Amino acid sequence: MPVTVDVVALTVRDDALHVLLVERGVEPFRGALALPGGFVLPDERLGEAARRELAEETGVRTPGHLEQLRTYGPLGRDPRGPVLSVAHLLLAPEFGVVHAGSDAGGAAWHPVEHLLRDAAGHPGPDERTGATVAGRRLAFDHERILADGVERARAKLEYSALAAAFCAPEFTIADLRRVYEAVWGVRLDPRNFSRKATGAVGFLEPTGATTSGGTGRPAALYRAARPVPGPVPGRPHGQDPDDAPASVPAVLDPPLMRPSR
Amino acid sequence: MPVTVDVVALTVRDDALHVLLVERGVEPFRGALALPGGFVLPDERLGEAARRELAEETGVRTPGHLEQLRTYGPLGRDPRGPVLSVAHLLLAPEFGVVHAGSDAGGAAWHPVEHLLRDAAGHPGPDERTGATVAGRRLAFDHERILADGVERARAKLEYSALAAAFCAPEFTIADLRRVYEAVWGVRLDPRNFSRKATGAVGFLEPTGATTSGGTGRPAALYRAARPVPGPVPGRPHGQDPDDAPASVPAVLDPPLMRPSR
DNA sequence: CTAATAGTGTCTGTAAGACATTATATA
DNA sequence: TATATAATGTCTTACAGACACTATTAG
Repeated sequence: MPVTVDVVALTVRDDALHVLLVERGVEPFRGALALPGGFVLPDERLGEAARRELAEETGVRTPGHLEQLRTYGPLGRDPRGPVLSVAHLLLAPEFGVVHAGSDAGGAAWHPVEHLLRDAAGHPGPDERTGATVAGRRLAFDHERILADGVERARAKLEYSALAAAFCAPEFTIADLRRVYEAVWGVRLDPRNFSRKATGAVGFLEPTGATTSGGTGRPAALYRAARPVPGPVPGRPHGQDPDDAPASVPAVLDPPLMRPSR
Repeated sequence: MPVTVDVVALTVRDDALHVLLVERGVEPFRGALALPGGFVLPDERLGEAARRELAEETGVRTPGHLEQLRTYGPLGRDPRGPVLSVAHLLLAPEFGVVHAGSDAGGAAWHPVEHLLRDAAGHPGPDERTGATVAGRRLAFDHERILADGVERARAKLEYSALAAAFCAPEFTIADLRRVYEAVWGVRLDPRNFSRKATGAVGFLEPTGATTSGGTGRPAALYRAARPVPGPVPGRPHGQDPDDAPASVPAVLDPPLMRPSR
């Protein structure tokens, strides 16, 4: 059975959630946008294959948090026949796309909002006009994989410290808040957010430094706290031994933050 | 690449969480306990393969909620070479094990507590003595898969209506509470539990009938509410198009219940 | 009656959300 | 000075958890 990996690489850019897509240079779906990915090599781990394919098609050895999303197929997703795809989710600070590989042209960040029609029936911004934007349909079942990846990212912000994976090594509370606002698509009260974020145990570590140069009062800089030594009893500890070592701590107890309704 | 499915089938029996295991009749790990599973056939869906293997090795066409857990491998898990395993999680009311297949003898329910050493360092009941119980080590990486399945089940009870998947079609609030107590390993206040469970929207549907014959006041009977028509805005809806249609509704908002610390 | 379990009511502490105020930078 | 952003404080309300009480069966 042919086995591939696909990568849903998400970042926050201009206060909006973006996904890294490549333009397919070969059939099937030539010219369509697709998630970066490809076949797993013999004697290669899944996470290794995901990072390798991403590097090959974007030219970047990426930082960020990588985790397995889920497995799709094998039926009804590739016209050439049954193919299994183990999808991965990468949450990373924005990185430049350096290189367009041999079989993938125009790797670039795309706003997620433009790519997903909301399952709840919310019209996408391009759907109000009734026109389908050319080239916006994703190849294979990648639209569903993207939707699942975004859903996972949204859910994980709620109970984990993963928001820091979207930020540079040092960041302000406002940076972090903008991540939540972009991923959840909501507005959060900066004062209440600050109180919750700084009060959560095992989440943030002050660096002592502050921002400078901008307008207004300088903000304190933080980094992600080291992963907790022992998992919290009775709660999943969220380790992922098969993937790369977690770059940020896993599960917070109690849940960090919830989107207000 | 060889692809298999493995099934973590969980149930609540005698107020304790149990997993369905088979004794391996062939090498490798002949004689050891293992999760039911086997190779995916050509042109077979993953969920179909999981239910088929379970039926072949236990003789039962099972009810219950089946979902994909995660994918393991391909390296370092089978001495014969790289094998990918797509693990599945089945949550079901207890069903009798009818049949022992050709390559699997002695399919039976086993208490989960005896099989997992807690990652947090809690000694297992057989570990206090320092003795490893013979035959209790699972084949391959199935101990880790089991741990992940139990972790998933515990987490899902918190924010979904999945506890009903462990119960018969009609059940009492006390039945449901015993599910939470068994899976989480905690004691819950029956009065507060009843108030929360009956008050949660989209969770329970009274049948109008009550229990009879037992001692004490008869209890009202409930069934799982139908899945909500539209997903809650801003929350994952937890549909699983690749698997069988969900037998119980997916995500509840707000989260149903949390284990007290 | 007693025993046993089911279900409802009440209180209290904690915390989320709304919003005011103070602090510290640049222009 | 004005303006902009950061950080802390106050208040109200909702709800989780602790626990008293009532309801309905069997024996």
